[in-house]
Amino acid sequence: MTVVYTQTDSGVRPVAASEPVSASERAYRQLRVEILDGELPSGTGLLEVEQAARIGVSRTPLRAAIARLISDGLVAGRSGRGFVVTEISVERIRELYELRQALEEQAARLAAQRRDPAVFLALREQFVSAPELLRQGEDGIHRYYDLIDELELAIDTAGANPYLVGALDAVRTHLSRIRRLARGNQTRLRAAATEHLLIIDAIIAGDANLAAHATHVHLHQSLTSVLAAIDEDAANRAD
Amino acid sequence: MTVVYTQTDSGVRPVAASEPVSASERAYRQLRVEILDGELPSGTGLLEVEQAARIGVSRTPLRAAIARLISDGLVAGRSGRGFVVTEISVERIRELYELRQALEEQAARLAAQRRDPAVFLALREQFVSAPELLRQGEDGIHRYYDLIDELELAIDTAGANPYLVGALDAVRTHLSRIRRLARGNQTRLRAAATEHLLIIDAIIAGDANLAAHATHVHLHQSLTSVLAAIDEDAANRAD
DNA sequence: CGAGCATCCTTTGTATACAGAGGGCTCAAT
DNA sequence: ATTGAGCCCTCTGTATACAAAGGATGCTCG
Repeated sequence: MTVVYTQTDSGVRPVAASEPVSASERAYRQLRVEILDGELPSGTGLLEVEQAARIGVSRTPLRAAIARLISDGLVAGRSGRGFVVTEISVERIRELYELRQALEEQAARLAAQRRDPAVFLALREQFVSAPELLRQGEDGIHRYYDLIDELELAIDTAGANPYLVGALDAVRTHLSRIRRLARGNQTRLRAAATEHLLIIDAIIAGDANLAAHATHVHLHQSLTSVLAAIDEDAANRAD
Repeated sequence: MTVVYTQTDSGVRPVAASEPVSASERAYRQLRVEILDGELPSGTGLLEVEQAARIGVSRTPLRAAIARLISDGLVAGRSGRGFVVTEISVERIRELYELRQALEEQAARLAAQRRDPAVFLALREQFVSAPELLRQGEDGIHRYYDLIDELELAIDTAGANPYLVGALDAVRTHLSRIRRLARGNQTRLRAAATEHLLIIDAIIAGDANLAAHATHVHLHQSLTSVLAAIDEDAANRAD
């Protein structure tokens, strides 16, 4: 089944933004989100014709989308048997964090050297009141994650290094695949807020080494928490 | 970032050709080499039809090649006016080295922790005799660069982190575009050999911190040398 | 003479038809 | 019953035809 040619695809998605994005872009975004959200779990086989029909584009833009996903490391090619969503094992998570350590520490260093204090002072206030946010249920947790995104954006912007930001984006893409597991652990989130405050203070103070070390500690704790969540998850599945 | 697995690559493939590679792969490799070697300088405009005709493939595989080059950061898309080979300014080089610092230091750390001493002891011997190599003219210099590649490969292998290796590969891709400038500076190469020896010794000793610091120093010197070479080059052009 | 607009042309974006490679399945022989 | 070979069928790789978008140019009107 094909949708023939889509004229001004008006209103299929809820928020959608109504921008006239290209078919390949649409396919890329949809597949990416589906992989990241776990709707297409690790190991899922992708067939060009099948996916093209499902998304409603022809094979050409779909191929472009797959190519980008391969560059992202989210999909791998098989010989003559289509493509697969890449696996993400515990070992891979450890490796990912080794890379993340290097990148985030450098980003924190650069941010401490080049930051606009006003930006981080404003962020500081928000993180101080983060524990209150966490008492507001699911919605508060969502807003807390948004806050973390803002911090990361502020650090990236202050660092002003496109190459570093690009590498970090790649890492964060993979992280978001596993973040669902540890999501919503109140105790951990409260501790994380404290650690983030430490990082912010170091950046405000312009203390690059402290910012790097605080980041190191934070990521160590984060990894520990993630691994524990996975163990717990595995134990629950075994029951 | 790419890679992940695919370790069938046995050997460095000296000539490699005559494999039945796909048209898109051919187009990608050719364009990549041409950009890296400077045959297609920064700012060169690329037109699909034109390049497809030149390389001898149709537009479809060429588009795939361009897409990969965009992922690599070697090419950028223009709105309705084709594609361009990306510019590589002094500022970009500084930024690239900031990322490289983070990655190579981490790689050195991991290598020191996980290395097989025998591999690095063998490399050590070769680097001890590197100064002799440099007296043998252009051919010796070429073998010296191969030696550096071997060291990088050994460090990557010891680190055993595909994500980190992938990020480093991306950085090295961009570096090779500017390496031509500083190539063949005997004084610098001799100093670099000493710095490499220090890194190797730290890895053999299993001293992660020393390996990281030695790498930091080495890259600092390397950047200084590269920037000086560029200044000199610019001065020569101005004459 | 200048500015705004319409048109054309160039170049990318998309669809589809065709070719080739690779694996799985079946059938037969031992 | 098991194993081997050969065929078939599926799926990707490639080529080409068509559509649409964006910019440059020239024309006209003020």
